[in-house]
Amino acid sequence: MAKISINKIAELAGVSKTTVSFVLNGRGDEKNISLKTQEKIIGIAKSHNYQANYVARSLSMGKSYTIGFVVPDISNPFYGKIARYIEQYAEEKGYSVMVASTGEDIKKERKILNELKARQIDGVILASASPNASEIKQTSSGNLPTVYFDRVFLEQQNLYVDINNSESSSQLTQLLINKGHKRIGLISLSSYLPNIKQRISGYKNTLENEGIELDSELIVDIDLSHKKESIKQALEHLLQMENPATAILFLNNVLAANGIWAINNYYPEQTDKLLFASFDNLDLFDYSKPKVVSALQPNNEIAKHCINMLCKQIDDSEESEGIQLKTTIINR
Amino acid sequence: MAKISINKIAELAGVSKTTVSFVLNGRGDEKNISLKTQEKIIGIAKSHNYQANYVARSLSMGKSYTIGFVVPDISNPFYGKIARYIEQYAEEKGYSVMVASTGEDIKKERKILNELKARQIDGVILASASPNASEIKQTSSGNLPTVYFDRVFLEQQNLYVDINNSESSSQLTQLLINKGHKRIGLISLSSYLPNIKQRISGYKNTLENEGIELDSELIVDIDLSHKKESIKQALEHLLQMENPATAILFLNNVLAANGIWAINNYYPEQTDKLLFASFDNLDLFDYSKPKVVSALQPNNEIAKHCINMLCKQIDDSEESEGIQLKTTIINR
DNA sequence: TTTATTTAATAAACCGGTTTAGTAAATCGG
DNA sequence: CCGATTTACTAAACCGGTTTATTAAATAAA
Repeated sequence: MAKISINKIAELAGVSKTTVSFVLNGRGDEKNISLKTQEKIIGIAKSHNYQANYVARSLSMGKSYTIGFVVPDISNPFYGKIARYIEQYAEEKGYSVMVASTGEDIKKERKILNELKARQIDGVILASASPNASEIKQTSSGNLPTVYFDRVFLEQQNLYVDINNSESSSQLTQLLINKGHKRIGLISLSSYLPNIKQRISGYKNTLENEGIELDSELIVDIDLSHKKESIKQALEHLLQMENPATAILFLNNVLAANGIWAINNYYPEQTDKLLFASFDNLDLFDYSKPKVVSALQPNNEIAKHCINMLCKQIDDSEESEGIQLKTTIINR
Repeated sequence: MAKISINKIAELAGVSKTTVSFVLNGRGDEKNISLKTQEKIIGIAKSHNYQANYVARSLSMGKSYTIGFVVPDISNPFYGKIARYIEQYAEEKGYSVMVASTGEDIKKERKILNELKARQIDGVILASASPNASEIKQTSSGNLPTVYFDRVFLEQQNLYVDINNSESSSQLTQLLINKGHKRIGLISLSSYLPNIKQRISGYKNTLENEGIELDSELIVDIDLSHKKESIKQALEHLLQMENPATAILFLNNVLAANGIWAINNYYPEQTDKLLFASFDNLDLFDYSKPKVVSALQPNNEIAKHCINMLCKQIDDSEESEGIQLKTTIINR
């Protein structure tokens, strides 16, 4: 059964394509198309298994009902989980989702966004790899409706769905302190990212409030590829200094997962003594050794807000405001 | 800077849109467009930041350069990792990827595929939720180029990228036997899935070859949602029978991850005695208790073959054959 | 010098929809 | 019974590209 178009149906029914278009879009009554004609058209469409060509529709209407979901790495379960919700909420609003991973490469990110714009996406939900607000402004040049998440630059007036990074970090740090820890290591990455900056400041502020001296030796930066080897070295550093860390805060799930791996493989004797804390949550934190106190991000809510904000922006180009959601601290 | 079209450029340059189209597609020389004209057109395009409208191009050429990647759940790291590679290889060939999750629901799968067809995707890479070959045939009705993976029905003549499920399962089982285990539990799910069927038969065949009596009490089916509670019950069953299991084979990563969770939370005293084995690999298998012997699927290769086969099918509609790749057994 | 060929372009159809403006015929109100 | 309104439907423009067939002018060959 070859594909059938609106033109063919018009021909078969002996009416104009206008009429067919009206009827198949459910505007038959409104447009005063007789019942007989409507039935004839619908009958032909059904029997030929008509399916609208959305590409043609997009071109004609100037709207593709497609959005982009652009993140550093879709195989990271944090982004994967959000992707699943994004998909769901997008579908509810009639949008399909194009997914792309930037690999933390700004040039690639720009290329991807240009490609998606050429494909006439209506908007994009973006966890940008950009190191700062001005860079991001260039990247997202043009006026593509955009909602930022995970990597949010407040300096910009753009729409965003953020979380309380600083506060969550404080809460995690406080929890470690309450459990008697005073030497708290921090394993961080590429500290120019705004969420990471905030997480670091939450850690620092809490130590200060508690009158614990800040020791910059306790803070280790891992490069973006966060290879297992560099995590191992970081742990080595934290555990073998003169006054070693007794607890470690990891600033995201990948760091923590690698940390757990490294400690089990290189310092298994330490697993009972140490306490870990991490941003994002992973199932394995429930039973890993050491146990991990974590700050669970509200993935479902993040996705929901991203989609709602984006759709609002697409429809009304109404400038609403960004939002900040709260993590849930899981104490194990 | 408002969007500029090929028509506007033609107007500004004082030439026809045909000429502009030729030049901007790099066919200026071939089409004998004078250097002067070419330069003028390219200059205008650049200064106005021209970007082709792929929707229009799609409509005109009857090709969207978009493919679908449809799986049960994109947040499952197994699919997530493959998605990342799919993305990469697709991009190399000029395709963008639309991702959708079926949630193991055939009706939803059909809806998604219809939606994607309406969007004129050129082909789809599909891990189908269908329970059998005839069902899948209906689902994929129409003649959308399709490559199946993970959920492959050999009865069909379709293109597929499969793995050696039965053999891998045998290898895992053999490994457990070689380590002295004779009571090997099997935690499986919805056994109508072809890959699961094959994995079960690999287990059974190996037991038989080794002269170990098959005990159907050792085989437990978990329902598709594989809730943690049902895993707990399965473990309870396997560990508290008169002649309990000393090793357990999990037929996919989600089952294994939940199994590790359950054993650590409900039977922590057993973690040192038991040995686990699982399909797919997860980083946590390296250090979890119990350790997990696993069959790592070649994600990169799977993705590469999926894309290559799909492109071949799209371009030539040449009927090539399916392929079966091998897992890597990781012995811990 | 005439004809054949190459150069440099273009008009127009086409892809498959949406939408505006309009028309002829039927019905209604007075 | 005539003008106004409603009913039922359509022509044609438009979205932004690609592609085929054609043309006029310039150059080459005979």
